[in-house]
This record gives sequence, structure tokens and C-alpha cells, in this order.
Amino acid sequence: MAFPPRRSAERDTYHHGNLREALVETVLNLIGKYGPAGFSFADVARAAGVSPAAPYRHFRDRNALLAEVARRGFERFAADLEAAWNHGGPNPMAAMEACGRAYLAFARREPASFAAMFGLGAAPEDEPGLSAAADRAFGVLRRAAEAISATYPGPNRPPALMVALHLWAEAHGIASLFVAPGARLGQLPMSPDELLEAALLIYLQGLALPPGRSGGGA
Amino acid sequence: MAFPPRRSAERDTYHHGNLREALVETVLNLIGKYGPAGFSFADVARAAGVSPAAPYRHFRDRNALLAEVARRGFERFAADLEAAWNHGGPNPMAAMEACGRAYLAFARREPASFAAMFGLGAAPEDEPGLSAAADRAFGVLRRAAEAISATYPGPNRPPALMVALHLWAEAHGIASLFVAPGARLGQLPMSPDELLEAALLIYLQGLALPPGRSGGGA
DNA sequence: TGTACATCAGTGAACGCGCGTTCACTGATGTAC
DNA sequence: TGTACATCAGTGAACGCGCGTTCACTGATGTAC
Repeated sequence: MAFPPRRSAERDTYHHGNLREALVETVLNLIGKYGPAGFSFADVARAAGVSPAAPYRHFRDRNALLAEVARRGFERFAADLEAAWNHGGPNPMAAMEACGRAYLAFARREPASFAAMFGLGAAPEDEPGLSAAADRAFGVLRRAAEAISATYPGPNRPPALMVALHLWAEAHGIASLFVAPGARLGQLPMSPDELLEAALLIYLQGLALPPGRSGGGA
Repeated sequence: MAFPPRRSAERDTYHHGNLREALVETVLNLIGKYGPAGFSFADVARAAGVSPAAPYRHFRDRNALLAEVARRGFERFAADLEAAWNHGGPNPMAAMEACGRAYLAFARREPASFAAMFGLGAAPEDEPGLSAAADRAFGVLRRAAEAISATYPGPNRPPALMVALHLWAEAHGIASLFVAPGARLGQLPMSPDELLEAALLIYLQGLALPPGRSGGGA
């Protein structure tokens, strides 16, 4: 992949001023266009309008750059989930639904970040801060699950961590299979959001029952 | 990534005999070691012990080779799911559980195929047969969901396709997040299989109820 | 069963290219006094 | 407020390398008669 250098009139000073930020943003653009594996470190420099040596001032190598992109993605992701939870209303169920919608919305709105974060494409190796940021995002879901769990009476109160993992997996599965670009499946009978919402409802209903004969008659 | 040529004594004839198969298998090896983006077309040839021009007899380019790997992966995947369903016993619930286990088992046993199939790494563009193979795999889950749906009495019989999508997403989410190599999460409170089984049970219980107040008191 | 010949599946050398990375450098910025 | 100087963030040329791809070729295989 070769890119024409960015209109060089864009920058009239010798120093870029904010190259680090610009590189991160450029990567998001490139991932969006060519996928996480579809461009080189040199391409990033070219697209950002600097010499191929410039990025080395800010990132050790291509992987460190990608990891930073993923890390920032997780930060925004966590913030989105947090906001959804906080504004989801007093009812934990409704708030959890809002979280689910936020999950899919993020995958839709920031497919490039999503790809970088979850390694759909050359997965960035662990860099300092990456896992921490990912944990922060999961932490929101975990606390949400705790609030939900607490609404069930003691005897059949489900383990909050399990609930969090279940819901995360469902949201992530739907996002990966049906929202992320290049999703392999064609026609869905309903939107991903509706699909997730229905799954959430059914799951939470199932939680209310003590484990027993599952399904079959009424 | 550079590889030493394979011990050349391995092949004493001028013709390889079964290079196409060998290339596919070599790719699985390389994905396993370096990820789906971690090697070049030339590396594949080298690792298979042939000249860099030889693979062109069998595959248009790197992408076509990766697509073939993914296609075969889906074939085996579909076969696994089918077998799990068929041997899962007469009870559709139990059989679906077996399918879930087969899903995770595949991701565990063939991480390289899984990565190629679901584009965890440079996703192969659509090649003839790839989507068809993927559809075949999903078809198994879809029929299983139909059998499950049919066990519910008419009034609240859930749409089979929705059930299939829900279960696929849950299984896929768990596989992607917790089974696939490079999964970002650390300690789980239970194994992925247990996690999926629990989710399945809760979900199927929830299906049995007519939609209403979800959760909260008993 | 032999043989001539077409076809096939490999070789290996060659090409141009862009990559990642380094280097000495230079222009701009910030700060001490 | 001026000025000297250290530091910083960029340049651009250069390097060796391996990539993808092509080419004329050659050894092996299969088949017609």
C-alpha cells in the first residue's frame, strides 16, 4: 500500500507540534480503510505528512503504536460504558441494556479502534497500560452485573462475575459476528441491537428461576 | 520472519506430489506460531521446502491460500458441530450443549484455523466457497435451534433463527475472549466450557417464560 | 509391452520495490541569567 | 528585555533485506498408439 504524502502545505512549521496524537489518529484512518494489517509504519508517517524517521521519536515500533491506539480505544470504550450505565436510569436492568447498546455502538462507531483492541488483525502485543485499560472497561460491566445480581433474592442470587462474563461474551459475539466490518453473515432477521436486547431479556428472565428443567413445556 | 528451509532430504523426488495439501498444513503451523499476519507467502514456500515460485502453481496469492485454509476450517467445524449434535442424545437441550462444547473445543484444538476463519488477523477476502462453508457451519446451529424451538408450546415458541444467533454469539464471544490465543482476560472463575454451559442453561430457562418482568424477586 | 510426446509441477535466478531502521543533521523552542 | 545555549522534534539520505512475482527452464508423469 503506497500513499501520496499529505498535502505538505498543511504544516508550515518545522515542528509538527502534536505528532504523537496525529499518528494515533492517522492509524485509525488507515485501519478503517485497509484493516489493521494493511499498512506499514512508513505508511503511517507518509499519511501523517512527516518523514519516515519521525515516528521513532514517539513510538518504538509499529506494534507500540498499535498498542497505544488500542489502549486509547479501551479508555473511550470504558467511558462509553460508564456513561451508559450512569444514564441508564435507576433500574439496573435498563441500565445494563444501555450498556449493551453502548457496546455495539462503539463497535459500529469506532470499528478501527475495535479491531485494534480485540486483535481483529495483527494483535498488538501487550504494552504497559493496555491490559489495565482493558480491565477498566470490563470493570464497568462487572459492577453493572453486581448491581443486577443484587436485585435477586439471596437464595438464588447469581454470581456477579459470571453474569458479567456472560453478558460481555454475548455482546462481544454479536459485535464480532454482525457489527464488525467483514462480518461473514448476510441477512439478519433483526438489528444487532434488537438481537442483543432480546438475548439480555431472555437471559435475565432465566436468572430469576432456580435451576431446574430448562425449556420444554410452560 | 525468516525460516530455515525444511530439511531437504525430506523430499527426494522432483515433484512434491501433494504440495497443495502441504501448503495448507504449513500455513496452519505458521499461524499457530506467528499469528495469521506473521509470515509471508515466501515463508510458506520455504517452510514447506519448495522454491518460492512453487506455490503459484496452486494458489493465486497469499490471500487465496489463507482463504482455502479458512474454508477447510469451516468444513471441519461444521462436521464437528454436526457430530456433536447427532451424538448429543435425544434431548435437544443436551445436544445443544454438546454443540457448545464442540464450538469451544474447535477453537481450542485448532486455534490457527479459528483465527483464519474469523479473521483474527488479516481476514481473507471472500473467495469462492468460503462463505458457503461458513453458512454450512451455521446451518448446523440453525437446525439445532429449530429443534429446540419446537419443544416449546406454540404460544411462546421462540423464533429459531433468533435462538441460533443468540447461541452462536455467546459461544463465539466466549471462544474469542477466553479461548483464542492472546485472550486479554486473566483469571476466570470457571472454565470456558462451564461458562458456556451455564449461559446456555440460563438462556433456555428464560426462553420458557413468556416475556415479562425480568429478574428482581423470585 | 515400448516408445513418443504432451502435460504437469517443480526449479532457481532475476527484477524492482518498499520496508524498517540508522545517522548526522538542522530548525524551532524553552530557559537561565 | 536580550542573549547564549541546551534540548527537542523534525529532516532526508542511506543501508541492507526480503518481499511478491516473472521467466525460461527441466525433471517426472501420464497416455495414445
